[in-house]
Amino acid sequence: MDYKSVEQKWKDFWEKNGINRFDSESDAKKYYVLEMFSYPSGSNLHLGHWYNYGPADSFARFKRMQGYNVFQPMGFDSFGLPAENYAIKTGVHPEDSTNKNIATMEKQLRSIGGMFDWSAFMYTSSPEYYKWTQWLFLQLYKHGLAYQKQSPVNWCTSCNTVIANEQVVDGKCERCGADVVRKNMTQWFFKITEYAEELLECLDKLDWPEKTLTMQRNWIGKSEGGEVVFPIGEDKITVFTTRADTLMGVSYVVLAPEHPLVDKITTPDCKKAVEEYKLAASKASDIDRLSTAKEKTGVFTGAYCTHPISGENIPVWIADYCLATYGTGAVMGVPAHDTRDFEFAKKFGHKITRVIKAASGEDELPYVEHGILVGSGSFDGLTTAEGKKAILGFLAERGLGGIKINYRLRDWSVSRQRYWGAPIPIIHCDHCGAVPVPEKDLPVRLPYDVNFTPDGQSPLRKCDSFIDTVCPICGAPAHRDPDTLDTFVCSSWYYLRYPDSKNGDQPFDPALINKMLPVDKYVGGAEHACMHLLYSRFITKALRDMGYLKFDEPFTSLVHQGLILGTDGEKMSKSKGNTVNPDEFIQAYGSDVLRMYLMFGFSYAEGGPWNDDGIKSISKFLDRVERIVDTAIASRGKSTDASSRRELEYAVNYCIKRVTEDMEHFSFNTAVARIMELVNTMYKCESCDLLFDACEKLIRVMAPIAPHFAEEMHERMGFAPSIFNEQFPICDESKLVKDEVEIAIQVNSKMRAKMVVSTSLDDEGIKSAVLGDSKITELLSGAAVKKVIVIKGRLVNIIV
RNA sequence: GCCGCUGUGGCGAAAUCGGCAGACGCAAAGGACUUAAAAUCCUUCGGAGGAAACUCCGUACCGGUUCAAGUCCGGUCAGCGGCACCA
Repeated sequence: MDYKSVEQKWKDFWEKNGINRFDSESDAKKYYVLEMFSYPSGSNLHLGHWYNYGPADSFARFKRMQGYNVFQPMGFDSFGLPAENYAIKTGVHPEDSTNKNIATMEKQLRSIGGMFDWSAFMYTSSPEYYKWTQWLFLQLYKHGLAYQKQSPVNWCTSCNTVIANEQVVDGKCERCGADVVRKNMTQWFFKITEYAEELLECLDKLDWPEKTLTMQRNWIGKSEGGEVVFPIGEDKITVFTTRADTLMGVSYVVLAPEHPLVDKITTPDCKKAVEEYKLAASKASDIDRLSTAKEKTGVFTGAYCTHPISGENIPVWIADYCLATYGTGAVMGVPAHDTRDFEFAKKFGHKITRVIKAASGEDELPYVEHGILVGSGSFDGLTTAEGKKAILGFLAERGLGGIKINYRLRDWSVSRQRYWGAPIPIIHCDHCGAVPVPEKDLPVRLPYDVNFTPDGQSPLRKCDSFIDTVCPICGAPAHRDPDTLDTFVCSSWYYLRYPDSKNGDQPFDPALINKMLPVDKYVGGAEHACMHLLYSRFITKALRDMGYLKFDEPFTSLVHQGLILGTDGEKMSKSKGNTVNPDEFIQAYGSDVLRMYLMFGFSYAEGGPWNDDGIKSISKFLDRVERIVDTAIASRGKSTDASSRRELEYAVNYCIKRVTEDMEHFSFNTAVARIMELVNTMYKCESCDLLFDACEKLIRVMAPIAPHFAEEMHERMGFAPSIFNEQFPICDESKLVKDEVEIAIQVNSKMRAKMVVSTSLDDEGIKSAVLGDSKITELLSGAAVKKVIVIKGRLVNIIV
């Protein structure tokens, strides 16, 4: 078969006849299948794109054939650093290179033969899109969920921009691998922490991979503990602790060097040392500062606070092992029951007081497990759990603390000092402060002529025609915010735009979106677990609370595809030279073959090393199907043999049943295996008079997996296109009932024989049939039967 | 250090609720067809022993539960991923 012309023929047919489009008139149940959109990079589609989009498209087609009104859109996440870095290197403007890449990639995506509804196409760097990204920013601002603050931020020394906590990996930039340092800057933040509890709770009702749920849970990092107040003169130091039961073992209190109380309480004689320590701490990069291997450091402030229960004087230190950004920025030091405090106390000579004993009596300090309170006055004898409750209760009554929940999650920093992104729609006025751009003035257009060579400043700051403006409130000269939004802001709401992507008046029509969303099946890489997938959930909840949306979660069901590795088992990369170009395989075999091989050769969620050999076998398999179809057509209507009807009917219906289940679970490799089994049976039953009928069902079962091929075969068999207007075959369970079944015979749990028994027999019947069989009695050679276990349709175990 | 996932033939992988381990395919070997090759078709294909019927062993390792364990439980090792001075 000439794959190239056949595939083109059907691509054109689908496009012309609207087979790929969502039918807004239909009253069939909607099904929104979404694959994570991609960044339009310069090179061709790589195998990773194919592996994501090909099998997921087969799933979408399967759903369509099951009668759903499927919506499967495609677009691009086209703002971002690569285009800008490329521009810096080559001088090609990001807008030009991006538009060119989008055109190329769109063409290539069409070559997959996906059922993408191109009428919904959009990309995030177009003003028609980022207008609404800016609108989203303004809504968050209006509702107090976007705010500006000066704070230590992660600064990538190579990208010359701030990046989010989620984008710092091992103290390095997730994108370029350069060192990340802390810088104090005024930045915009989204208040994702306001939703910490709901983001955590709702995870339970999502059909997501367990791994991803766990990662989000850990990332949110809920920690249930308490706050304890240590008065210090007029002021008070509040610490967060999960071990309030160890309160009587406190021998010092530590503040983070950045803690606001530090300057106030430091005594004159300690001033010099404290200032020096603060300076050193601010210079250290996160990687140095957060290294667990590093020896503890710290200095005394000269001040003492008061223990809330004993009234004892407790020395106050500063140390960088106490983080300003978590809890209250202050911790109580309990050396006997915390390994860090123990280390610190040893070094600086703090006393180490045991207040917990292991229930078993056997322990040694530092003892960090739960146990029984000792040396804690009236609290002695309580367990850790009881002690926490009693001590926090005691403190709460006196206004010195109480139960407190903390989250590890921080607010999302969204300002980027880069050019290629959506401008932040804020105007800074000397009189009125930060003023949101009126919605009628959106979009704030990204100017074309800008010098974006990175020098640590936002490129837009140097563009006067952009920066200089007037205050929308008082009319005085003012300047625009020079930063752009993190591209994760663009991608945090794109799934809401697709169903209404051409709407010029609103980001989306809420009535429509509430019908089309949530996404029923979301498919994409696992690397977005704590970024895109978390941000999108937050934005959905925020828009819901503003009244735009009526659902709580954007993605009901999520699947991660695995990673296709190079033939050497390593991650594909140009530098390693192990990349595999899908184009040569499409040239040689066609896109159906590549797609089907990707579905058959790997466990979808696992992925694995690429292997050239397997792909040929799929090509041979399609040839094999074509031959049996031709045989079926040729023999149709002629009197053929009726003998193997039962076998063929069974094989067809078994295949339908299993493929239906497998497709539903993204178990594509077994689905293809079941289809191969059916074809093997068809070759055995070549002369059966049901062959044509069986072939017709086979082709429909195959259609989602090899769409062009199936469409061609369907037409060749004399049916009117498109096969995607046909129903996916439904299993006739009655054809799966067999008269006889082969079961295994075990003696003392060891496999000894096989035997064919009638399926009409009950357990007793099977038992007597087996024990009555001469071969079995011979096997038992007169041994006394103690017990017989019968598993219907599977095996009989005889215990002697 | 903590959390999670994974570990099955020469290879990619299957195995519903604990019930015949290795489906389906690749590679390999032998055979048929062919002048020959390709394509196609048939056979073998976890290991050891045996002429064969068949027997024993086998799902990273050690132990347990069970009539029965790749599957459940406890421990160990290895690989991958995530978090990590989070109080």
